[in-house]
Amino acid sequence: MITLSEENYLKAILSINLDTKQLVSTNEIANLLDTSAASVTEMIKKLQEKKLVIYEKYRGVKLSKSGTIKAFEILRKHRLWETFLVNKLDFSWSEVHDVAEQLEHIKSEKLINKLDYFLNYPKFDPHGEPIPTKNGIMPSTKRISLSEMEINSKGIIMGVSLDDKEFLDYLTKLKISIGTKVTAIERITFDQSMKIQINSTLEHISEDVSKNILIKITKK
Amino acid sequence: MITLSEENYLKAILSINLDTKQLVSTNEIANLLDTSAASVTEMIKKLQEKKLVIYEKYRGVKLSKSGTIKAFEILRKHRLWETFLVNKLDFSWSEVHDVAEQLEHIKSEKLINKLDYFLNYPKFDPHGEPIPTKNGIMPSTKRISLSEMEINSKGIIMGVSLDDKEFLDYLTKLKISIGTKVTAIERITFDQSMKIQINSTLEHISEDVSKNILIKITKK
DNA sequence: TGATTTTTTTAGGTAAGCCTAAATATTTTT
DNA sequence: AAAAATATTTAGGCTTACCTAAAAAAATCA
Repeated sequence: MITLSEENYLKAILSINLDTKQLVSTNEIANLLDTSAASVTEMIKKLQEKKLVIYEKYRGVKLSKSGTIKAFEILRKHRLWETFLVNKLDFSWSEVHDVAEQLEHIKSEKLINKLDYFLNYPKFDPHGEPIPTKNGIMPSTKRISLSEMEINSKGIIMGVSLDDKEFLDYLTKLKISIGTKVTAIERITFDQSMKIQINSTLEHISEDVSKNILIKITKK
Repeated sequence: MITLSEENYLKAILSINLDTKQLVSTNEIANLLDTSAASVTEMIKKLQEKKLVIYEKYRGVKLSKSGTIKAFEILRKHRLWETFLVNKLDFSWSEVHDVAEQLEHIKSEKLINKLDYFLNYPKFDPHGEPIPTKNGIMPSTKRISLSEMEINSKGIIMGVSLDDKEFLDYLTKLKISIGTKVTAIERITFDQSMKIQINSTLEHISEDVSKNILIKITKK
């Protein structure tokens, strides 16, 4: 049996690894989980005994085969629950994270598969992140950020790359959500801010914002 | 903050109390939670310090005002989640208990209220048990068991009073579920078994079964 | 009522997951 | 390459929630 804490460590290692592809350091995990480095060392040893990670003292840690499977399972659950909260219960993007963080630890394979079916096998969560399949396969996407759009091209909002409440609330205010169509109207070279068209209204957004919105180009 | 274990104790005390209306004994709790009497004593002391229960050494324990509120909250969550699992995810009666047992500990008031709305404010769970409202009020019902029906009277299945997998599976086989209409055809005085009509088919059920099916009379 | 049985509490221990402080290894700087 | 800085591990403690065995209280029986 795998404990709640162990699951959180596996998830942390996966999420750092997805970015860096390197061995994950003790401190990185400690920072992410807001715990002490000593606790991390201790837990990693336990995970090593359970063959969930491969660990070299002072060098770092990575997920084993079985650890990777487990971690993707948790990520799958997290993203499916987020989808449920937003699509079915009408939560906003910025509210779902803490709740999904709890729901992802519910143990029932049947539950998560039935939830998947109920949600109609979604491929992406409300933040636009891909949802791993039952077999642990992560759908890949070639998404670009809105800041990279060419002027006059059209796209569809696929997600965000920043998980910040203020940011997400701002997007809600701009009526930007998954599936929204967007057209790049003008780029101000001075500060790289952009004029974009959302539905029929014109908005002006800073580069800080456009950089963190992910889109799929639909027309060049 | 209240821990998962503490919640389970409160729930146990409530469920024993609902039946007996008396002080709850250490052993009763220990049996229900499948733990030692010593552990129960220890935990009860902790709950007493938190003012969640009223406890007299060697005499027994009961819920305080705030403990009762808390316990009803957990019961509400449990029954709403069960309803979700059966009505939305298509779980069968006999499968939901363990999963709901986990889900009931998810901490988010917003979540449970939105779930309540999503389920259209159900008054009863799939077992026919009343779901406490947001304000901790428990809707009461005057339900009788099928075994008490008069011959030729009609009723509607409202729930069951036994949470046993074999029993529930048997009911599924008989096509007996919440809302099913039933007519009492004949009672065999020798063993108190009954002939009943479900939809248009005739079934013969033992007293063990009829005793544990709850109905509401619709026609005398 | 007094003895026996049952229930409850107390005492002392364990494992998980956290902590701080100290020791050791590694990396960076000069 | 040695010194300084940083990262990691070890050592020793703490809390929660469990356990068993023993002691104490309450209930039951004769």
